[in-house]
Amino acid sequence: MENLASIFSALGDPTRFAIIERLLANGEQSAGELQDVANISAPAISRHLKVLHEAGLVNRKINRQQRLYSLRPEAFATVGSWFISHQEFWAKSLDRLEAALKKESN
Amino acid sequence: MENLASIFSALGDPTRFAIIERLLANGEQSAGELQDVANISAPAISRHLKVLHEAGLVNRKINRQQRLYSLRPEAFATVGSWFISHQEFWAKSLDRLEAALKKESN
DNA sequence: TTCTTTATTAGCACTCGTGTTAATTAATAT
DNA sequence: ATATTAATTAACACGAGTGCTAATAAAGAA
Repeated sequence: MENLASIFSALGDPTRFAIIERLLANGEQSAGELQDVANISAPAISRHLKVLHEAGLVNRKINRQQRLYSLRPEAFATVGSWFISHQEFWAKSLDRLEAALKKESN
Repeated sequence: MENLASIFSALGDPTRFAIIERLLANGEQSAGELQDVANISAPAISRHLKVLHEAGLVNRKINRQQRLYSLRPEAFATVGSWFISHQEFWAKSLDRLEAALKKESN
């Protein structure tokens, strides 16, 4: 479980996390479509996508002049299984968290 | 779900991730005990602990001259529930991951 | 008070990450 | 060939992050 830190590092930037959430919500998107997750230039987005790709979090596909990016479930499974493997440690507090969220939504 | 990125950012540094794993494995530890997770000075560890504390990942307790650090389950629950809320997306690949890990351990 | 132990803060150096614009590559169309 | 569209790479500026040593603070013991 060595590359977990690099996955976390990739997810730790707000712009990149916004890209991930966009891909989770809308599925495959081109670099151009992803640009508006932040008020940022195309080259900046391109490099964020490179970081995500190198961390194994996204796939890249070519379609005409576009580069289409999509999430790579395997990377999420790696992190997800790490959390689940320590679930007994935090599960109890999850109950309290859910109760708090429920209360908040009233 | 705003502070997820800052939690990921805190976990994204190798030294800090090592601290987290140490606390997961051994429970509460003093700043001094945690120093040997890396070949690093005491002030450096102290600042990493500050980052983890500000991200809400660890608790701080005073015992004699020592500062004792322990994990804060609520923070893990926050991230854990995020992953679980997207589990249907990556769960299938988790099966493949487990199969691969099982094969690897033979 | 003074000394010891433990940890943190201050100050500085240096690297890394992120942003920009300009230039380049890639794919396609005219 | 030339132009258009989409994306990336190059080159640079700059702030943030991390490491060190020295100084300071906090807690307790002599």
